[in-house]
Amino acid sequence: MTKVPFREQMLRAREDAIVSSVNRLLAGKGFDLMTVDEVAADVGIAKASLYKHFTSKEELAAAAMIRVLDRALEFLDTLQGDAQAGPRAQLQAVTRWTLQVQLAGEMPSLPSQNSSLRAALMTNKIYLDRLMQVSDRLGAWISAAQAHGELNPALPPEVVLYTLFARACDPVLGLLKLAGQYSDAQIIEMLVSSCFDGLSGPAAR
Amino acid sequence: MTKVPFREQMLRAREDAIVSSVNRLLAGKGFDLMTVDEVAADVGIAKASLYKHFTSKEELAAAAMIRVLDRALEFLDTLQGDAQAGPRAQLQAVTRWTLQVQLAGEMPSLPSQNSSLRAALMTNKIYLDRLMQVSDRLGAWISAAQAHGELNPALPPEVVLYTLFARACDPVLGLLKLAGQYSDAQIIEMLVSSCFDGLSGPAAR
DNA sequence: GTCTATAGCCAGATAGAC
DNA sequence: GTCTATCTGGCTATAGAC
Repeated sequence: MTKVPFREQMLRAREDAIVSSVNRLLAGKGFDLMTVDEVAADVGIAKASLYKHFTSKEELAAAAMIRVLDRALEFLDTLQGDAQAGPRAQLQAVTRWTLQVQLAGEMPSLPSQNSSLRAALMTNKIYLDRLMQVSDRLGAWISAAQAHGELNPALPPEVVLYTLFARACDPVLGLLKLAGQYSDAQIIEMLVSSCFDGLSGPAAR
Repeated sequence: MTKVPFREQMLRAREDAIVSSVNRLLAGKGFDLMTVDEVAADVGIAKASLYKHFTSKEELAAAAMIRVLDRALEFLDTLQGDAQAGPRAQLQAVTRWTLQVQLAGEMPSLPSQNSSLRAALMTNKIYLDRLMQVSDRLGAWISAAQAHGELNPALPPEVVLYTLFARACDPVLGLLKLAGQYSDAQIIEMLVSSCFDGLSGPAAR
């Protein structure tokens, strides 16, 4: 049992508060539009203090991305438990989880296009490690699901993996939320359905 | 027959060149990362000259968005012709077209999140008019396809429409292109398949 | 480690000559 | 309408006192 000094606990707590703010702002406006001043104001500390914890805006964002991946890994662990549900059901559960995170305004948007963030992330070992872990575990389920005929074997596993990542930031969710006609649960089920069964739907055609 | 002065022809041609550059840059790096200086350099004129044609960066981007919508409308017209293909096939053809435009690096990314661009577009009558025209025509096909049982009737037409718009900017395409393992045609068919038939695939399950 | 104040830079927009 | 040169504001990052 390691004794953690009180000072360090406070440090961790503050850094956690910072990452939470970054995460929310990143989800709301994206990396480019988020300013370090906003983060500082949101946390309630001075901007210079932020730079004592994180050396750049990119590193700040990377910390948020890493935390999301860590939480995803935690969730994957809970799913590992009930293995009686097939791999397809597990993949759908992950998809539901990512959509819930997005609905909660806590899913930072992927650095889809050219961005200083993307370059920084590609040199961040911790981020790359977490990303690989998530990919590997999803990849195993994808292969299993295809072997069981639960997923289209004609699609390369890579394509399925990328698609699941992309759906975690699907702008359709934001549009439906904005329309205001559906409950959160309805939105999630419609998106999961359209992702796995397509726009054509599950019935024979 | 209206006589168009030579001067005006040159004006139009230059504005068209500007919009083309904006369109490409917008597709490549998005609104926030695109700079007016880049646009000017790409077109080969001074920045101040740009502002004689367009009064702001937002208006510049809006012109590019409008042109894409206009080209979409043209394409919809050509599809209207062969009506023997059902509405589902027509929707798939539109999807293929948007993916081809994206592959060509000419599909400006949607102003998904909060952005000064989004606010500007929402007050741009021409943009809104074109957007509504496209939506109406796709909406008619969607309803028809659902009535024929070619699309899942459980999904509100709105959801289908938003999904098709979102797929036009799907980051999965960029990732697959980056991987470099598949031909353009293969990428398009895989994406159309996963969009309409889902990750589960068209077979019974 | 926290703050205030500021350096340094870059991008959007404009002035004014031609 | 085109150009060069410049203004203006906002942003990242840092200096330096406490």
